[in-house]
Amino acid sequence: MAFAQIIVKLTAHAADSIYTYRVPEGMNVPVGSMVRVPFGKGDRMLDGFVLGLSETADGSIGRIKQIASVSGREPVFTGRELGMAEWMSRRYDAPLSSCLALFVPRDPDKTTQVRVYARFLRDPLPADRAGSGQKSFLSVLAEHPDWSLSLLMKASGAARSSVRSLENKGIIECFEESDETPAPLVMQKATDPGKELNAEQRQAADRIIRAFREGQNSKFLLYGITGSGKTEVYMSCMEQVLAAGKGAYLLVPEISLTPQLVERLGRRFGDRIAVLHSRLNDTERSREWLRIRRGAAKVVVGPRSALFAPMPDPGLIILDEEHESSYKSEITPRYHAREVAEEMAARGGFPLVLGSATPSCESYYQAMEGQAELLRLSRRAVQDAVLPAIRLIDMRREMAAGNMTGFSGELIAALKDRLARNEQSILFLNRRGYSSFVSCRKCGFVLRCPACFLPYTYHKEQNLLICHHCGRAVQPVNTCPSCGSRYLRMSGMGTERIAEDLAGLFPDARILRMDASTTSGKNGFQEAYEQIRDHKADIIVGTQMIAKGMDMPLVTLVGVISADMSLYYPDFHSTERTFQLLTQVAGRAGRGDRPGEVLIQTYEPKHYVLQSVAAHDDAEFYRQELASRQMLACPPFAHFLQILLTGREEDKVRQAAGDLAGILQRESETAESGEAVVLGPSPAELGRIDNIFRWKLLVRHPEEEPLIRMAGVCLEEFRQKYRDVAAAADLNPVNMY
DNA sequence: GGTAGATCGCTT
DNA sequence: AGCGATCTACCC
Repeated sequence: MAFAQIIVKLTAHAADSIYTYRVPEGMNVPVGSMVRVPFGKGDRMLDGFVLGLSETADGSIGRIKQIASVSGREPVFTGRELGMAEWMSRRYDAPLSSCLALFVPRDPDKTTQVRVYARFLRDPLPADRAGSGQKSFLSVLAEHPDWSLSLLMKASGAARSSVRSLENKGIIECFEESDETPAPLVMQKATDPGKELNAEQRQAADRIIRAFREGQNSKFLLYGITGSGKTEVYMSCMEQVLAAGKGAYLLVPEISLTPQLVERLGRRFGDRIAVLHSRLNDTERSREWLRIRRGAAKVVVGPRSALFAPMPDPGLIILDEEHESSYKSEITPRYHAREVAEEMAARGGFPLVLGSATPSCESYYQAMEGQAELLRLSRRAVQDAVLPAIRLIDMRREMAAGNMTGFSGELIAALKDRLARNEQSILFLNRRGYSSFVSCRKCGFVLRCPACFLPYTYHKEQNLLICHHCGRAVQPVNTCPSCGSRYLRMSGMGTERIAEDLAGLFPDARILRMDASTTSGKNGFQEAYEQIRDHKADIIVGTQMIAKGMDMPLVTLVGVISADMSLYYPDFHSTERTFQLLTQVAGRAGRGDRPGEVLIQTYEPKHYVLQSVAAHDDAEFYRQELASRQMLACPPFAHFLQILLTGREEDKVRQAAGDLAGILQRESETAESGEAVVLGPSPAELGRIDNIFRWKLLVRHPEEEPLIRMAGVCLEEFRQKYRDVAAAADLNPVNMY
């Protein structure tokens, strides 16, 4: 008699519940298996994960049901992966089942590649009447008994009906067989032996590989200016890790996972590579999963979720553009890939490489403190390419001089100059759409999304008012819904408006707009990139997607329409983000053989972010930023935990939030928790979404571990008490509002 | 998330 | 008392 302890995946947010099921006679379900089990009154079938096995079923209450079936042919997670899932579950206050699910293919049955084959049952007799398709099929089959059915049909020209009648007559039978290891998605040969590294690159790669060989769990910050050739260093390291028989993860932000990067890696590593991008369907994803598990693919490239690919023997993790906020998951479990990677590397005893041209303040600080080893790449890899000259343009003077357009005189002149020289320009504005809000001139009423309360953005091309939070789109109105006035004003410029104004100013210029609206199609981004590369556009107007990773050698001018927009967000990250964005977008200029120029329009030219960007003085930015972080008790000098409370009844949510604040306050006064500060509660910025009311709380603590511990204790108490108010914790949130 | 059994409130 | 609407606990 055997029983299995099974964790059932109810909903993403439901608490974990472990149940005991009977293992049917003859069923093989080792720990780590994914199973289907009947659950609840209606015996609804749910996915579950086997956490343990036992001979008896003590401790279980009620009727014990049987496991219905096993998914896939083998366990879907190992003990090591279970350990990581448990660590994440505790750290991020997420159900274990939701953490385990990250490691597991959605449908393990799709991991096996099933092929249909055919074989002879008997020789055809003279009495068998066979058409020409059937005859030709049989002769091909006689020649190639190992070919798959689809191949046999293609080679013989036989139709499906011919095969079926051969089956009906009992001459052949068709049968299924599955391959042990699926074929790679893209068959590719490794043809590129790699470039010769320059001295700095060589030094960085050597240092990383030395740590790898010595089994050191070192953390490296590869801090290389834009265009310094970090990818070449990554590839060199991965090559050597592979040569030693181990595997490597290369994590990239979703936006940098471009076909160019994939091709480049493919040329270097051939089919030893597995690329996990968001466009893969369940089958493709499951097969890549199995290739990795089987050790056929030893390089895993993908966004944050690629970290959970089942590499049997990893020896290196690289996080490219480590400062990118897309490494933070915004859904349960709300993990940060950098933290998970750190834990994996620590457990596995191998190095972790964080690469960036604009490191996060956290990583920079760690490098300063010696908790990470700093590796600098200070020279651009392309021969003679120099950093662009950056100039700040004071828009207050433009205003005073009566210029009410979004373009300064200098920017217009510079654009004109590039057009005359047949060079490309980029204009950067971090807001899409035409106008950012519509208001009434008479009563001041602002048109807002009824669900999110966010002002609508007007999109002229589609002639719609769109909520950028939930995507709701409504027809524009002619009169104010509040006072009936016909005088509505559109304020704030988006990329659509900038592109329109440019077309007026430069009627002969080819203008390309590049933002989430224009690149939403399957190949939208790639097509836009090709247009730029092939010089089919003179001026590119875009949002932050143009700031990242793309190589655009013909671009010699970068204009930033407004540097201030992102600077004054009520979030302590805003200065860091602005610095990173401006540095990255400036890095797009002059990557080819012609020098680049960057013009940044601002109303605040004395701000330290703008000053240090213009002077290429990163060290000065980090010095000032870290000083201010220390003064304001922000990361990396403190840690935040945000708790979002949601529920259907406003009063209850408010009351529960106050109660939780009290519980946290009380706990923070105990010796163990010490030094925690509870901020709030307050209604969330988007206080109501879909008629669910939202309140939030913030807890600040100088140390991470006590913060996690006390939050765990308090949330448990809270959840016992309140059933209709949900509490979701977020450790070091990226959007603090 | 689904379901049964309990509870509530309104009808006859 | 009778019956749908809503609430609540629990699911091996």
